[in-house]
Amino acid sequence: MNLTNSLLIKLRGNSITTSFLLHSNFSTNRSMLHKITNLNHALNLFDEMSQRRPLPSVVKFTQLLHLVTKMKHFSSSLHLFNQMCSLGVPVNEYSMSIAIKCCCQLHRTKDGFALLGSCFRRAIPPNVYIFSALIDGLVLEDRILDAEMLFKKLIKQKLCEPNVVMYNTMIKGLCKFSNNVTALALLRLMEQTNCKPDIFTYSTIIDSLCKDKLIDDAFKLFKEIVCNKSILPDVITYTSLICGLCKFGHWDEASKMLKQMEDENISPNVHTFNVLVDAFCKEGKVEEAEAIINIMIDRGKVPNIVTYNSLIDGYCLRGEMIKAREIFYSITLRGLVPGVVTYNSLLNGYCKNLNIEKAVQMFHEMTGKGLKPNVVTYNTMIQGFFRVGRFVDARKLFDEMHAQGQNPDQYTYRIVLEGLCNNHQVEEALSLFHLMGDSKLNSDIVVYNILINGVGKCGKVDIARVLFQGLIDKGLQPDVRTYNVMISGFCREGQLGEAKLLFLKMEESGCPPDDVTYRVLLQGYLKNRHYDDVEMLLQEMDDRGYSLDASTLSLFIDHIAAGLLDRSMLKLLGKLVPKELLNDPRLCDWE
DNA sequence: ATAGGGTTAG
Repeated sequence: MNLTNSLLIKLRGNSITTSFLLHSNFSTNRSMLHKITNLNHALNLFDEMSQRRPLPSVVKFTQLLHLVTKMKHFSSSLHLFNQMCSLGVPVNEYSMSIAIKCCCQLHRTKDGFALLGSCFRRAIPPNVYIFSALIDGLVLEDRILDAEMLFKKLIKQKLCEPNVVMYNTMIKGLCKFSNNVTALALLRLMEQTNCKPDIFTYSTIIDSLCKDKLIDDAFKLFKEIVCNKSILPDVITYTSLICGLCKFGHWDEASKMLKQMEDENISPNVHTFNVLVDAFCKEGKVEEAEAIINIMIDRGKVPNIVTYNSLIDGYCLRGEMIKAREIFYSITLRGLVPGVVTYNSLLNGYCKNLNIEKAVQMFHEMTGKGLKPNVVTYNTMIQGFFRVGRFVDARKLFDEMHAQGQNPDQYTYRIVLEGLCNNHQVEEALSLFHLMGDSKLNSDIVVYNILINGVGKCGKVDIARVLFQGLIDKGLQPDVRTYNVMISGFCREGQLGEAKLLFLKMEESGCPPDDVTYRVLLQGYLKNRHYDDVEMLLQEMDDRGYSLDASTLSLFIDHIAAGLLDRSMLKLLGKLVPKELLNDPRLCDWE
């Protein structure tokens, strides 16, 4: 054994593989590559291969490069590519497409394009593999317009013949930005060419439609493939549809789909079951989730870490932290490893249940285990600190987040603004907002809703008005919440006329009022002893099938008891009381 | 005889 090899053993600590490599006559055939199961194996093999004389063929090196890429070790793969280059292994379109893919997946599409430049210098004609990787990279960096431009340019200038994968990559990008219309148009375009859409094309769009709650459109597309019969739906297609149904709480239809797929001889996989488990847990229906887990085990599928992460979420949502913790500790016993997502779920649970001390303890436990907190972790903790009024600690963590190289995202910004508003620091929130200027973060309707709500709550309805006009000027669309917080602000200041005007504007702006709008407006009217429209509003609520919440109802009872409102209103009110409130003892004696 | 695509976390 030479010095280099013994050093390798020490460095990479995998003597079994290395000795195996040394005693196998250095062959790098397919069966050899099969035995590579982790990065160390692959790196050891690469080192060994590069010492052989003559050097193994480009093909062997590329196979290994591919393997490392498939393990998602993109930066290692890029490093090996560079080493291959310095060894003098000739670069071809195969290794080049892998290298470009790696750059793109590392969010370094710029470097991918630099490699594209070197393709031209090396007389390697870039092909559809390379261009697809670049389009994918642009999409990954949210540069959808650049991706579209490149895609169109390639077709127009006939720089490469697009194939189904390239179309699918572009369609995936469009779907990422909810541009289902263009995605569908591309699918129709494909039908006109000899590059027919496949199950990937359909699944991508079906999934996107489900995510955008366009479940009927998703099923229309699904029926198309079922009738067509030339493309068969697979487990992923079904899983996406089941996921869409679950998000709507259409449990019966979801279980019908599960049955239907099994009738078609498509077995649901762990992912399919996880979608169901997750949907139940998000509704706090942990019993149902546990039942699904049992079915999954009966079918011979082993629940994985994702399954348990959902279950933890479910128990946290119900505030059953002891149970959540129990699941958390059972993970290790099952031979699974809790990841950042697992910790994030539990941290979220502790924060939402206002046990910030426990959250802090778990946060330290996670970093102690070498897990790197991500942006979700920081957002969760920052929100947790704000919730209990510890805004100084929130600020500290926000700074630490920067220091740890985790870039705040749109959620961080929302959390900080909301946290400041709720901690009586509206001025601070406003100056942060102004500091951000016209950035992308400030083109978020949720941010406006938070601020309008914040300023409204401290009576600064004039500032709310300016903010509202500002978002309109920016071309942003106010949503129901925007209107609700504005109306609430007006009501609080007794500006009922303004409130009513905005309320009437909702319908004509294509944003019909929801139950909250009615509750806010009714409370405003009652508190200001302005009863003219009350009966009409209650009637409208009934027509729309809305119900009253406990606090509005209680306000009504007070007003009736004080003789301010006529008892004839009771009948209408009775219709608007949801079943859960009917058991309220205070309501028993007013019939 | 070496490259590419679709389903789950705040």
